[in-house]
Amino acid sequence: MVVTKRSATVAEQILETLEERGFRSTAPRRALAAAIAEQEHHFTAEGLRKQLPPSLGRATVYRTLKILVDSGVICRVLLEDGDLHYQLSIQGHHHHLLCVHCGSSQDLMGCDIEDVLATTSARHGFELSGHWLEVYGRCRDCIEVEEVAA
Amino acid sequence: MVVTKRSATVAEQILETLEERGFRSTAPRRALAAAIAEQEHHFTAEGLRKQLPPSLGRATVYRTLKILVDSGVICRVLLEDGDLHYQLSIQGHHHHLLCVHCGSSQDLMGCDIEDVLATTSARHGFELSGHWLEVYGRCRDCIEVEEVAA
DNA sequence: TTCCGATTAGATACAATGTATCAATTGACA
DNA sequence: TGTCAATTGATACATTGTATCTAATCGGAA
Repeated sequence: MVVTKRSATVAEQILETLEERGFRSTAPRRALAAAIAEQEHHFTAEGLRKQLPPSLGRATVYRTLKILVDSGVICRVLLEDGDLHYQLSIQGHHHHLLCVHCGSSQDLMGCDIEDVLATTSARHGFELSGHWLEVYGRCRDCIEVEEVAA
Repeated sequence: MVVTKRSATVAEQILETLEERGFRSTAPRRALAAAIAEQEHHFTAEGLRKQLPPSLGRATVYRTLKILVDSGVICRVLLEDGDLHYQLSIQGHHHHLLCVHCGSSQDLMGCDIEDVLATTSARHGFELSGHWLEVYGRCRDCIEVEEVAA
């Protein structure tokens, strides 16, 4: 996982993005950025909060997450059961391959479906403006573990 | 809209599906089925409730919606802002073209992206088991209205 | 370095959406 | 028509998030 090796850098990147957007670098935000940079999988606001000192207010967590989503630093991922989680997404538009077994997710940067969607939409007289795609399955690691166990 | 012409039939279909699954046909469920059959767009639990007599308990609405989702009679649609709504879906797996202007939605029955996803997933060593896709844009009617106004 | 004003934080109340519990009611079948 | 499990409605609670307000804090100017 590339992210874990560069935790400090990722946290810095998050704060830089905030500052570019005119948000101050504060102690709570630095703590949040560091915590987010350490997440291996998608996470929830409450899950994140449990990993932070209780002195960090609940409202601050939600407020900051909202800012980060709006800034494109993190994105929301839709789990198969309809739950919405958060996930680091320094990059722009992308999709996720979500492992329903271990919860890991891989980013799909090349959005191969755009052409298909454009064609399909046009056929319905529909003017495409966006889409939300989540892909569920089992990641390579989980498949291997199961094969070894079998 | 095909549905509105066959409201009675759709409501009956909903109840039949429930009975097939071992659920009783009760007065509250008949009322809910009728109301759902009448919805033109995706709807929320509370929105639906407002269209029903207040004597019909809140818990019953949520409980019944859950059963209907599990039974495949209705499905959840993810709005662009992350809100989850409900929508009739007598059919099986499909996607939605959601008009962000008027809120209407068209079902995309042919799931053209499955091949693309299969290929992409395989490239990531990922064993595909499902996906969730929502497409946002403007429907033919809304495009036409705007053109006339311009 | 200190001061100032806008931003931000934390506390708290509230809102939206859904689930759990439980006594009372109802539906389907014998 | 009676029986009993399924269902209902009321209610409390859970989760996730937003609004409001006062106090603290950040960062640029003096």
